[in-house]
Amino acid sequence: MIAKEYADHLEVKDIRDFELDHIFDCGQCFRWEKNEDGSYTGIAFGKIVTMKYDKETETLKLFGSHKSDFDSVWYDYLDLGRDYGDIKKILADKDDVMRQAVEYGQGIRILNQEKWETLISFIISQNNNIPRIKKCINSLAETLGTKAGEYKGRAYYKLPTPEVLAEASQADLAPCRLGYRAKYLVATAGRIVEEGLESLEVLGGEEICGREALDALLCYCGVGPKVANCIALFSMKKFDSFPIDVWVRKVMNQCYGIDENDMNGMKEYAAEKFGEYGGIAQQYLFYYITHKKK
DNA sequence: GCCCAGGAGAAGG
DNA sequence: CCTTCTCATGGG
Repeated sequence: MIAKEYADHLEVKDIRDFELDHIFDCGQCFRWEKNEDGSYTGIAFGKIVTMKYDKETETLKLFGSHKSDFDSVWYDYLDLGRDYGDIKKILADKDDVMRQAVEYGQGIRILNQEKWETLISFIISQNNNIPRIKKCINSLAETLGTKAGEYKGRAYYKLPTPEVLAEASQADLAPCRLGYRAKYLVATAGRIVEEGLESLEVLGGEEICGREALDALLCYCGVGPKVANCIALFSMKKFDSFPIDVWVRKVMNQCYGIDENDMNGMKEYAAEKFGEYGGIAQQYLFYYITHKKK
């Protein structure tokens, strides 16, 4: 897959099973905003970019980015090397619920996000709603992070490093309105400073199985089963992860008849039925239950 | 004004 | 092991 370089943008052709609305609005990321023309602007790995996808020509355009950024960051970030058509076929054949969910969120891709960002983002996400999670994260970046650059007159900020966050006082964090989660962040940042960011990086390796990654993640303050599964899925390529939040509980109850309080039952059902693609199935279900009109 | 949100930690059984 | 309570904030 090759990105062609034009005067003011890049173009990548032959991209299928792809829809920016599905990718950026399925609850896996919090730092992308939709523009009036349907494009999205955001920041990841310290790079600001605007993406626009045209379904007719199966072409993705990237503005404000260099070809080297596509090769080193965006190709992997968007998981462009994976054939979601194959995975969707496998999942859709499981039952009519999945068939509908896959059709509904046909353009979903599991992003390969930064581990540190995903760790703190999902600590913030607990018992919180998505619009407010976005506000908290942006506020954290603007308050304690560093400026990455500007795009169309707007400034974009990187999230604070573990070192900065570990040294932050509660007064420093007060403007971010994180609530009781603020102390979880500082505690986890402190541990990351002790261990080094490599302690997170190694968990993304292929030789580390999903269960191992979860066990390691559960040791961080503010990281429980649901948050650990999100981090493993959205930043470590552990596609057998199956995050269970209130929405997944709803859809598993309504569509598969599992008791709303039986988390173990849901986990086992997903492992048995969706196996290595449990996390991807979960994202189709999440998008379906949170977007379909009643 | 009220219910709830991509829950986790702590305490108690 | 499992259940219940508490936590801070504001979106809808």
